[in-house]
Amino acid sequence: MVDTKKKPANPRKSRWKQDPDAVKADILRVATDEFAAHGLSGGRIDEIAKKTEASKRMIYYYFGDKEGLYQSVLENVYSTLRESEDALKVENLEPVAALTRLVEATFDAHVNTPLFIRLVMIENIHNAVYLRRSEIIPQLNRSIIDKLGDVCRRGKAAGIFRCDADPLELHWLISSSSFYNVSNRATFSTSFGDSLYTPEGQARLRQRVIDMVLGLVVIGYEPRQIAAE
Amino acid sequence: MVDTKKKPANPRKSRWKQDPDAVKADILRVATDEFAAHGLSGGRIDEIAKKTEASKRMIYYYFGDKEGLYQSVLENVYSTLRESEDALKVENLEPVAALTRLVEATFDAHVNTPLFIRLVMIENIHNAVYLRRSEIIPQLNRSIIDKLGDVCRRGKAAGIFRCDADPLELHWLISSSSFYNVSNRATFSTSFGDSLYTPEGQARLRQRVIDMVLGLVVIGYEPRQIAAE
DNA sequence: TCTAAATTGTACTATTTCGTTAATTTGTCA
DNA sequence: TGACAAATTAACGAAATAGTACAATTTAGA
Repeated sequence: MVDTKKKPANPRKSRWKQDPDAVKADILRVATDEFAAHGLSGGRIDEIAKKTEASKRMIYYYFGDKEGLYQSVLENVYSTLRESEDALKVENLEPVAALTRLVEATFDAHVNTPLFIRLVMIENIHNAVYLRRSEIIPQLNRSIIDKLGDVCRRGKAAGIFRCDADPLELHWLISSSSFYNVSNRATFSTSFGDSLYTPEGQARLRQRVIDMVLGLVVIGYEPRQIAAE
Repeated sequence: MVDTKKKPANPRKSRWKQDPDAVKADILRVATDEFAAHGLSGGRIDEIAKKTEASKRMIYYYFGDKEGLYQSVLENVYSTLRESEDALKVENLEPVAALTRLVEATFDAHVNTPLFIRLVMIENIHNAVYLRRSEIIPQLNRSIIDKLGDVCRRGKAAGIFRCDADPLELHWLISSSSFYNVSNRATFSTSFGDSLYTPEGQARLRQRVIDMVLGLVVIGYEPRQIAAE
């Protein structure tokens, strides 16, 4: 029993300040980890309460119930990703370079946001009911389609892109490889070894995805040769 | 109290035969649905017990515990998929046709086995620990790689495939699109509408995947033109 | 037919886990 | 300053859920 007042071990708990936004943000941060790790049904409110500065009651105070918290987590990570997509500028690159850049950026972004990937996987297990319920999400994600649409337009105008190139299809194709690369790493490695998940393997796959997309869109494109290992 | 002996409502329950395999199979069937729908932590043993012919006691009698049951479900669906892969024969097709057929078959197989897809998603959420723990799985899944390897060898020998075509990479590329198509349908549709999930949209995507793979492998391949909608 | 082994049903327990009740502390404004 | 609303805590309640004890029933084989 020392220093009960002068030097509290935890400032928030012994002599807390009112700071709702910080409390909410802290809960969200911990909850994101928990739900990403164990899913909605596997995630434990008590575990989140233990790891956050705030108490369990505060979770219910601010987020209503477990589902409300999960939905907030989902909206939060989607919003964050949108911002990073918005930050990507390719207007000044010529069409082939711009498309290449978009593929690279998408591939890398997925690798760098494993928590987001896991939450999307989990949300798909739930048939996207929480995503649909959200009001802020629908108009999200437009930005990447707009960028692809602009690049396609310019490429067609320059006579170097096929005229049937479709932005939405392209986004789907690019996303599918980029997403799967992260989402199914565990089972793929277990079944087939991790040769594609070494740094060299990842670099090769990344180049393959670029080649596939360009091969589909750019007239007369020939994939770059990759040295057989 | 009628007909206590002559006409039992349920033959198994009132006058059962010793038929462990049938009981196990029935439990597995119900458990597959339950775990695929709600995941490992979300799946309910009581729910499975309610839907199966057998009693809850039998689940523990045969499978030990919840995790043992989940693992059996996983091994069962993986084995089933392997069998369907083995059944696919492309040795008699020329290389381009054979590769096309493999892509088509993979794409369609994924569409037709949504329960398997969901269980793989769930297993990835669990970092594949149950798949790794399994003894029957590792040597599974070789068959598809062998088939792709054979096609690649023949294509290269005929001088029509690029020499850097790699079976494992190809399988990854083909699987990624095919898997994502099913696994992320819910969130993708929510974000971008379901134009890619109409019958026509699916046919277009399927053709795109074929074109991408052939474009990567076949020397001088030009994608087929798809009429803009 | 008799007996041991296999199989099943009932009822129960211990624990986990979501969510709440009621009281305490803090900030603010009259 | 003091009253009042907002923020926060600790302890508790109720339902759900995995797993079990044990007796009862059925089968298969000597």
